[in-house]
Amino acid sequence: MKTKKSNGNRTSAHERQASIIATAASLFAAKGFSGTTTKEIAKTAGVSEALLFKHFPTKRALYSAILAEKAQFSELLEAVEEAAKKRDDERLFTLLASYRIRKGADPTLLRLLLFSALEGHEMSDMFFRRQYRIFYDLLAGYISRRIEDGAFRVVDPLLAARAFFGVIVHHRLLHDIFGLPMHRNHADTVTEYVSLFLGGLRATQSPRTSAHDS
Amino acid sequence: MKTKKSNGNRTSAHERQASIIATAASLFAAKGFSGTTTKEIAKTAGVSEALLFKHFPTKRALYSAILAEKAQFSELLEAVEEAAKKRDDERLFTLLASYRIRKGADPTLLRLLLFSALEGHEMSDMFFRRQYRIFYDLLAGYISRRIEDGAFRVVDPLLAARAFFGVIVHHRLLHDIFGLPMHRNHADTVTEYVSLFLGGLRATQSPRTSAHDS
DNA sequence: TAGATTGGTAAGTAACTACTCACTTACCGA
DNA sequence: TCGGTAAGTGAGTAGTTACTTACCAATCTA
Repeated sequence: MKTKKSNGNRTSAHERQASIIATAASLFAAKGFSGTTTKEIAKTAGVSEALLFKHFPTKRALYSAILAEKAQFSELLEAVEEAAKKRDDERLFTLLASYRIRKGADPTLLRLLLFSALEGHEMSDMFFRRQYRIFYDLLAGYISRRIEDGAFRVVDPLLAARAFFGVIVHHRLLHDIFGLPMHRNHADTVTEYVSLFLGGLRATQSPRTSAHDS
Repeated sequence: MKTKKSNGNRTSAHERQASIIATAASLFAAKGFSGTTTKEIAKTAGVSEALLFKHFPTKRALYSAILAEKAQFSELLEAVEEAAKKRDDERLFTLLASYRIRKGADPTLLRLLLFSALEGHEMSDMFFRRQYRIFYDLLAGYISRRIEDGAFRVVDPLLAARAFFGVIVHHRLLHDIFGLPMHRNHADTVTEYVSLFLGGLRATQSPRTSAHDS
């Protein structure tokens, strides 16, 4: 006799795995690791729980797979390094800011990052390193060079870099996590943040080397 | 005849309630709402689960009680308003920054705030409003006035205020949530952040000597 | 076409979850 | 001293959780 439901369409293991990861990622992002049940993931992905456990031995392994996938960072890095080579301050800061503050930016990434850090997942550190830390270590290096150039005031480069990322991350926090409405559009917001920040960094108009303090 | 374990010490309802709240708060801050079990709370507080449910009808009610308690804000507000009246920029910004970035600052507050926002608790919004929003609405108002004074450049006051809080909140995020070590001590960090930020805000570089630091 | 392999599931299970109930014990005022 | 009340608990319960088992059905391959 014939089966009652199947029409013969079977998905490849690879496709199914990807679909499970995508589904689970959005659920974990919305409700955290312990707030999400495997039953819920399976149902949303349209498969049985048993199949889910055939692809990932434990719920935690599935979570790790998601974090590992999301930790893959993008083409942003080379664009930033390009701008850094040219000493194009505006472009570099705008690039960094508008990568996070833009129209189609994925809100699940920040939620996943925060949940994983708060819940103390072991992959959290790697995720954070790949997604954020790399960029402000890079920015700190750039600021340091620009201070040597005499273009920026003498500040602590690492603190300055963190300060700039703070502005951006906090903006995402307010809008993606706390649900505040946008005050200005994305481009204006970025421009304002960058100009505020560069204003605080730039040396006084007369580009002289500050000799009063080393 | 005597009981085998009790020595007669019974705690008043009020004291017990406070002790349960304190215990539960640190657990919720560490592991989130759904990551914490009532059994665990009871055990850590040294009482039975049954007693816990006599004080709080549901786990969620206990959580709400904690958020409501933590939403009580401090004496900071009047000190800030005092500095605002005097147009003392340095003091106002330093006050705001060093309230969060200081030696004994409570790390559980931010964790609770983030967890409650991420997990979508209904009290989260009130908590956020009382703990944070109030201050940057206040700061935005101050910046707005200082622009009218001609002391600050013409910037979007709300964005500028959020930017400043971004720097501070991000600092706490890095240290309390992501576990990064302190790069400089608290006071130096605050000074650097404030000077960076005021540098970006101030209208004209008046020939002020930087000889007034303590 | 036999048989192995792979995609897929219904129906479990043991442990855990928030929450309850029936009950005991300490304390205090009259 | 005595009874009412408040503090406190052991032992549940119904539902849920992460994970398993035993099995079925497509598809591929020799």
